[in-house]
Amino acid sequence: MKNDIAEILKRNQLSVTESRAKILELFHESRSALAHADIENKTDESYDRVTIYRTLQTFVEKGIIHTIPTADNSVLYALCKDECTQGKHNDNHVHFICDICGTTYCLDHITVPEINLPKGFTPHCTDVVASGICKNCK
Amino acid sequence: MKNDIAEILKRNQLSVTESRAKILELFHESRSALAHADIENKTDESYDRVTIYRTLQTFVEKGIIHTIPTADNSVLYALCKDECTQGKHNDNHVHFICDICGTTYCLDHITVPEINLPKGFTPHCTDVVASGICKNCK
DNA sequence: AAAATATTTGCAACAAAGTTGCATACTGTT
DNA sequence: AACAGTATGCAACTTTGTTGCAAATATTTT
Repeated sequence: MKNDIAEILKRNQLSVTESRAKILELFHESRSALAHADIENKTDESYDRVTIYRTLQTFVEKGIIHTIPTADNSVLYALCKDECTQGKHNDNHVHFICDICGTTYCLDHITVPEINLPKGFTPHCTDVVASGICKNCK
Repeated sequence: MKNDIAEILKRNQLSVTESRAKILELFHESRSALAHADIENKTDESYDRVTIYRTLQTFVEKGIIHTIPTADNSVLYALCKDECTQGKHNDNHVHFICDICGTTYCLDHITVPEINLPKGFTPHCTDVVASGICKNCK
């Protein structure tokens, strides 16, 4: 597992550092999306805030993780599907935010239906954010 | 028009003040969603930041405007459809963010298709955020 | 129409979130 | 093992959002 993580970093031309490996591992362990604060907590604040910001930014640029739109201000991150590469995100998928526990799920396997946009609008990426009650809270 | 604005405020049990009327007018004039900063600019900074924050919050609570989820941190607001009332938003509609000019459109008349969620997930509200090229930038 | 009451505004101070420059520490390479 | 290149942590700063309170404005009552 440790090796897998290092592999992913190398494949993306990133040097393998403790913080990057640890943060990437967190995403692989977690079934739900993570916020900056979650990462600070789950790493016992061993890394500087700035390092976490920069790591997340790097991962997004490399197509390893993506941001999830949320109605409240907060920024969430989740692993990308394999097809994402640097500069090209293919994250047309469905996100589900639980109103009760707040957990955000990235439902990769659910496909986003075709949306009929008005004339003149050309979509490039479509995100669906559903909220309600998740399987653990019902 | 001025009267219309005052009417809307009164209908929502809000006292009619200059800042509220002006901000609500801005939303009615604008075909696209507005951020806090847009409002500061369009009002020539005549109102305190705090007043704008509180006004937006009040409008959201009353069901006059709603927030739009965006992948980058920013918070956007747009007018609600008539069916929204205090505490109950019916904003299951499609938002479109232009990658070029950044304008965010609220496509009220486009309906959100049914999404097949996994077993155990009960949706309560579904937002679609499409991004791409808008009619003015193509 | 003026006084009384209730609400809103703006200021100041604060808290949280995110960014930048730079010296130090670490990683990968020769 | 030494070197070059990159990442990290610190400090300082900016931006964004919040709270308490006195002054100002809106609404209600007389």
